Amino acid sequence: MKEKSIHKFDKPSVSVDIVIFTIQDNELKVLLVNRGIEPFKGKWAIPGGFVRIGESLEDAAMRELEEETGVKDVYLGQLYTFGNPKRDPRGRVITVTYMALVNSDRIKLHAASDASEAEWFSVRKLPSLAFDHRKILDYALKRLKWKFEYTTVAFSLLPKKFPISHVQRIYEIVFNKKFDKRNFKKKLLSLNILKEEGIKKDVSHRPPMLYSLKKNIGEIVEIL
Amino acid sequence: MKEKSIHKFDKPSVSVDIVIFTIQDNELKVLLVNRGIEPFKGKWAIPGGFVRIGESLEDAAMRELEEETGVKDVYLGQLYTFGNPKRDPRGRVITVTYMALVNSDRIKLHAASDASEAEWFSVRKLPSLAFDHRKILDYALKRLKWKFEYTTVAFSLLPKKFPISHVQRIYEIVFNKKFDKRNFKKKLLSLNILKEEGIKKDVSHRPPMLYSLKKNIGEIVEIL
DNA sequence: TGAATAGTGTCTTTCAGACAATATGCC
DNA sequence: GGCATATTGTCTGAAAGACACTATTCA
Repeated sequence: MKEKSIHKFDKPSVSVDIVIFTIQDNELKVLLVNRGIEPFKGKWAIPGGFVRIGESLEDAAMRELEEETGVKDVYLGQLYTFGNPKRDPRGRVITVTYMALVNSDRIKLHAASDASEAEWFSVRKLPSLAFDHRKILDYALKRLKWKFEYTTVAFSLLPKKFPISHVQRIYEIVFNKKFDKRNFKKKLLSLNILKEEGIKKDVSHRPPMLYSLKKNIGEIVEIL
Repeated sequence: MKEKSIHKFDKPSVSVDIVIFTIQDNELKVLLVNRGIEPFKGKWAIPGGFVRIGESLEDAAMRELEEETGVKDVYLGQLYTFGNPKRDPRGRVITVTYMALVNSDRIKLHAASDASEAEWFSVRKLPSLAFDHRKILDYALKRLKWKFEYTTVAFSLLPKKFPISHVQRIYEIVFNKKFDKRNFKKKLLSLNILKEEGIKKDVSHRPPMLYSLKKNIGEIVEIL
């Protein structure tokens, strides 16, 4: 139980890591970058970087997100802070993790890429990951499901106007489970968070009603 | 948008702050310490301290908790990490916040106190707080309610054996709201997380059945 | 027997979940 | 007409919520 007297001067480093989710090809995908340097050179990792001295954690997360995907103004939420002293072999690094949800239409991958190789992976076919990033990703997946159940974050994966079938699709992908069309619609409409936006044209089948998320809906609304 | 080249060497400091809740005199209370030094000298603050280089965040939180209250082995959960660059006038301090729930029977206040003046405050009569601690406390209160609704943390505020009326009492205190005795008991027993422990003796009224929380109950169990 | 707290049951309403047939638009 | 997708209603079972009287122990 001896006390180190150096603790006031020996500071840990602080990084942010962002688990970036999107939906592509009817699958839930996460963006990973291939590490060009040691440690874990050649392994896949969650994108991230060190926090600059003058920027907030959210700003740091936003900056990294934009560097990787070229998008801004998406859902970004803090997940958890991991601080095991041995999680990084280079030294003490505490990482504050964030989750981002990006509509795949808007992504320009490698927009401002600093030569890092980035790729989307299905969350059901993940490679082995660097550091404790597997633990972080597993945690993010749990939280993502939780967020889908209890909040309206799912709509940040959709364009402004969408048919209900698309909402159902992303819920089915995230939960890896089918829902009954009638019950799903009944529940969703009963929440009173959607506004009718007219009927979609130019489809080769019966055209659906489009909806949008009402303004000023707080984040916490029970969905499922 | 200029980039500071020093960011790799100029590190933020990292602290942990612990919001310690207990129930005393039928009120929800939180432990605050009076700051003996600048900044905010004389103001009340949430207890905390800097993370030592070799210890995990949980260990740091535990250490601070034990220094303040003399207790270990209580519920301790991470809340959120606050990192606004201007939250501490002394410089860049990122704080990882935790919430602890302590059974008031077990508390020895000032057990290992480092001359800090500590006091329990009702959450409904709070003084003005140092730093952004009011924000942290408000957040902790929200999370506490959420935890009470969806998990079994409430039982960490009770001794091993307890009557159901005591469980109901702490729920009523936390939610500041009365519940129906019959419905509360029906719901609680239907969860199948309690074990009968025989009838309490030596009370000057009808003696209640005592219960204990079953072993191996995971944390997430919906309560209310 | 009075004070204090424990224990108990029914009815109503709400919500989740199971389930299948018809409608529309385009080719 | 055939294809693709959208739209619609009813029944059942489970759970939540409202509600009041009796039981036990001790002083």
